[in-house]
Amino acid sequence: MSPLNKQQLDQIRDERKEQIKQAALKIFACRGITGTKMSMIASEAGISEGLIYRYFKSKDELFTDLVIELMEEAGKEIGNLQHSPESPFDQIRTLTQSMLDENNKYAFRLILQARKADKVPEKVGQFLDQYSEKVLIDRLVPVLIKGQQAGQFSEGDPRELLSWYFTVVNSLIMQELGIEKYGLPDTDVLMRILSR
Amino acid sequence: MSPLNKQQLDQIRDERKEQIKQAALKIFACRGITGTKMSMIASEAGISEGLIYRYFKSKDELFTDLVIELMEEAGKEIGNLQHSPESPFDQIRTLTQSMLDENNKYAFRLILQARKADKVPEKVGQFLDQYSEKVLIDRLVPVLIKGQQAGQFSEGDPRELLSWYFTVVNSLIMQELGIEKYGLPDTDVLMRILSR
Amino acid sequence: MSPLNKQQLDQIRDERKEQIKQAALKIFACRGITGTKMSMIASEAGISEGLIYRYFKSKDELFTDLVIELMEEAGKEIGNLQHSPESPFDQIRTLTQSMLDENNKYAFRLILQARKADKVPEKVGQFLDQYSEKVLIDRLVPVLIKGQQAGQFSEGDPRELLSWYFTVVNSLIMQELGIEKYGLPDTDVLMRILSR
Amino acid sequence: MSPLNKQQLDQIRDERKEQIKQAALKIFACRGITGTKMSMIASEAGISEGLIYRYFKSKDELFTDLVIELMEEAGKEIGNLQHSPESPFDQIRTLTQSMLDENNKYAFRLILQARKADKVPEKVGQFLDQYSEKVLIDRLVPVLIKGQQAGQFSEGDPRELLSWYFTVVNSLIMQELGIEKYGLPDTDVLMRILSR
DNA sequence: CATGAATGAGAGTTCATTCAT
DNA sequence: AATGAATGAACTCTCATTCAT
Repeated sequence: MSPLNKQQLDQIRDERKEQIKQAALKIFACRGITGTKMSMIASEAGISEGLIYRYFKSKDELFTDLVIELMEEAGKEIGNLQHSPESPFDQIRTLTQSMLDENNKYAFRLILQARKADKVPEKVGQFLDQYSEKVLIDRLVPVLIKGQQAGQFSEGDPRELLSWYFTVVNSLIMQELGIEKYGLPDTDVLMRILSR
Repeated sequence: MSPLNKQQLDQIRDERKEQIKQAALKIFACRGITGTKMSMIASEAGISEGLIYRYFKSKDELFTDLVIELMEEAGKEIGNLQHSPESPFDQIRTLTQSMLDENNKYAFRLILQARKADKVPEKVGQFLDQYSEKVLIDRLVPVLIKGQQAGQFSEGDPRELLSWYFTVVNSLIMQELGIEKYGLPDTDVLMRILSR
Repeated sequence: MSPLNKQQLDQIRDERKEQIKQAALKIFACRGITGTKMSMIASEAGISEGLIYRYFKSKDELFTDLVIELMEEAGKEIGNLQHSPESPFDQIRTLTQSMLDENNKYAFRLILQARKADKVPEKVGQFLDQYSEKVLIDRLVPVLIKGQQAGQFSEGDPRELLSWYFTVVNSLIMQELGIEKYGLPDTDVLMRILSR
Repeated sequence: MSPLNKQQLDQIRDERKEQIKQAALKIFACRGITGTKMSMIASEAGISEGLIYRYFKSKDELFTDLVIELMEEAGKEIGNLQHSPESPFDQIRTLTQSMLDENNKYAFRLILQARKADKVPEKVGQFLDQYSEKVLIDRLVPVLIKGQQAGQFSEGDPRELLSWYFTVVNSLIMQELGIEKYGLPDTDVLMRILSR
């Protein structure tokens, strides 16, 4: 009888926006930005194509917003790691598992998709350039060194070792899911890369 | 001035076809099938766009033909491995290096690109499903077991270990080149995955 | 708390309708029918987009209704002129000034916008075809002739002279406002067109 | 049997480009940039929509290119006037007639359409800002003054008088063609605006 | 055989109009 | 009566594929 009030409308908008983001994340992560059609996102979200444009100015903006948001979340999560009471080995183990976990995988894949995109919007580009370097490696160098001193990791340039390790982890995240009969490697097996 | 004879024409056709394949391989491998435009291939091959269609019915067929041919070659090459006098460790080492080598990388990347493609023609699909399994793993299981007996590799299900290892190697092949500061991991470091 | 009675509801309806028309006039006059978005009108009127459709079936109908109403008003106003005690020269002068006056300009511009519109509804079309002719020229021919006899205007076919004059005035009305450094020409300067 | 040679292809391209420009000019001039659909231009030119994009990057670029080219031509033409041996009155008379001439009308209308466009591409904006003012008025001020001294024109600020006069001429150019029964005013009648 | 001009199906985007509340 | 979320037709633009030469 009466129009919805402001609060209710805000809630609807928030829900829709989240719904679109979830759908977009799922498709973008699997197929990259060019491989994703707006119609796929709309259909995944169960809405019409046109509606997406009431929430995001363009496909590019949707992609960009998503990537930035997820990178900020990922950054925070990794930041928390530093205050963890775990041993260096277990810290990296936990991080690795969280990166390869089904639940987070879409997010990390999206970030990595962004790195491959042809013309990444400027704003994303800046984040991306420093993603592995700043967000992952810089923060983990002290952890790795501590672990080396404790004899948990192999000797050698810590930056190089970490760069190689996360090159592997990142590339695994990008793998299509469920192709391999045995799935993704066990974390402990992966971490042998860091061992002596 | 005089018309070319049949043999000469065949030779031109073969050369052209090879030229197109080389160009296509380079671009497909880097950008995937959807990211590649026929104009890019034509330009890389130094020919006109229309000419490609005299040699290949469609973009899809060009892609498919390429993948199948490269998979067959790769299969042969891996087959040769079995008659190698090297130690099991060195056999896998050599294979790994050859897969990650700049020269072969395009080929392997293309094959892996095919696994991500949307509607892979049936014929390719069959090959692909069993690519790692049949071509790589089956042939290497005996090698690995021999290495395990010699104490060069860690214990555990050989098929699982190999599947995991090549999941890592394959995913590295797919990585965009030259993003990481330290490049791809050293082969010896990668092979720690197989070590105890 | 108690429901509004019929009379009050009617009043609200009338006010709303007027409010929408005013907003529409302002935007249509400036931007033409294709350049105007319903959202602009709604925003100018301070109401929601959907509400417009309770008062007007479509954008086209809103435009049409507006044009017809304004043409009828303009017709009356010009009709009044004939009973004016002013001299023929001053009558046309007054009319010209009123047509170019900021306050009336929107109305006249809208009418002229209608002439350029693509698919003007039949009803408007009929009015428009004869707008200058019937509403303006026919009524002013006697005035002009009187002025010619008094030596105020140049000789020549009165219909042709008036048609040319109002072609100029009309086209000036359509000019975007405030582009020219010196603004629109002074009425007296314009009226030289009618002079000898 | 053999492909067309370079010269022939260049000719085809030039012809097509000209053909598209002519069609675009005709439609843009009548309907403005937003009122013109690419399909209209394609259909007017007798080609497919897609083909336009091999010659112009976008609708905006097509419009811009057209406007700039025509403005440059118009500028030259007006520049030539200064070396004319005609009397000041006849110079302006000739210019007026050329502006209102059916053949040139499209061009002038397009330029004026550009002034009304919502978001004129930057490049066009710069030209346009100075078009009336610089190109026309500046060059004609000396002519008008000479005419005033010869008693051919009314007294008063020459810039103001010219600005008013060309405001009228420009606005007439924008008029839809062939609406008025008597057509556009005779040049000599128009020029009474400049007379005393 | 070879070219690149030309086409048309399909993708991204806008906006008048409808509908649930 | 009023809102603004939702839809879908239409428009701009891209690119695999065809065709005239």
